[in-house]
Amino acid sequence: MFPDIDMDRALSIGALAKRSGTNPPTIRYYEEIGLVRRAERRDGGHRTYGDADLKRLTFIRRCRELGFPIDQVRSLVDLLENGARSCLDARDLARRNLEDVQTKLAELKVLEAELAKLVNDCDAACAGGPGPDCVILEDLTQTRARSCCGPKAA
Amino acid sequence: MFPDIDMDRALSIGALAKRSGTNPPTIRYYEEIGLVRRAERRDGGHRTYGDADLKRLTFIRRCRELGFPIDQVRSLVDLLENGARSCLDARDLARRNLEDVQTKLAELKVLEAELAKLVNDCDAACAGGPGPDCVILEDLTQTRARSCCGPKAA
DNA sequence: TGTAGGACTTCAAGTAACTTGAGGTTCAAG
DNA sequence: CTTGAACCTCAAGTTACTTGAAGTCCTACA
Repeated sequence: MFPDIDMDRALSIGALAKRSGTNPPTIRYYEEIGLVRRAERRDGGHRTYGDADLKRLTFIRRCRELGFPIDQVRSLVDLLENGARSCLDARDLARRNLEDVQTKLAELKVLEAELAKLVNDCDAACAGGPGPDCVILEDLTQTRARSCCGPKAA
Repeated sequence: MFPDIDMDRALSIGALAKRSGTNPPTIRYYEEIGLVRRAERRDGGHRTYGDADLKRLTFIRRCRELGFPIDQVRSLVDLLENGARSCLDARDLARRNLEDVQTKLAELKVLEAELAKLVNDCDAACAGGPGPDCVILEDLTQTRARSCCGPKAA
């Protein structure tokens, strides 16, 4: 599945990045802000990582993709590490995030409709002429849309 | 409709902000980056605005809400100002943005499903116990989900 | 074994798009 | 004329990284 990648420990930062779906600078950044532990080093100073690090970083990246801000990811990592708190904490975190995502979805749907209308109106009414009166521009000033792009002119 | 607001010129920055749906610092910021023209000042140094500014700022805010980055808004403002370029430019800009929004929508829908599943799984399987094996945490490391939160414990 | 060049190192600054804070001035109402 | 809200400027903070400079290390190939 990953033929080019060494399956056991001692991953370089580049290999870890590739396998976890991040970038080397991002990993260094996460180390700097304490989101991942300080990596062990080789003699030359290069960072080395093992499978546990890969798992952790994958977890973090997935959380980020799901829209959790770093602070919440920190809590989740914490939960994962010490396992001392209730599983319900994690569920509630996910639930709150789900609500956020649903809100964002609703907003985006409105935007989609508005943009689609804009494009559509212009397609219907414009003929490519110069556009001080273009519906798109006029619509966006929230005054009522008038004719688009003046009289048709190929 | 806006009983507390003076309908003609000489709006203060606060009044302009309120009517355009922005904040005073944001307006100053826009002035600083050259997105809006430098405001005229009263003797005391306070900025004053007129209806043209309100229209322009409303336009900008709407563009921002529609997800256009500042640079694109700048182009659109430009179009609005000199009206020299084709209306089709505006439409294409809107169209590209629409595509972005649709992509984002699709991604968010996937996220929504994933989060909903997470929450649901945990509701179904968790009993609130301490959670090193919680599905949420395990799912996110992309290993297969196992039992949630160990044996049920109130 | 030498070497070329790709990957790594650190540190600093840049990015987007504002927001927040400090410290001081001006305006409008009573 | 006073008081307090709103304004002013300038600087720094925010989020989550990315990019750049200048230098070191590692590995594969000849």
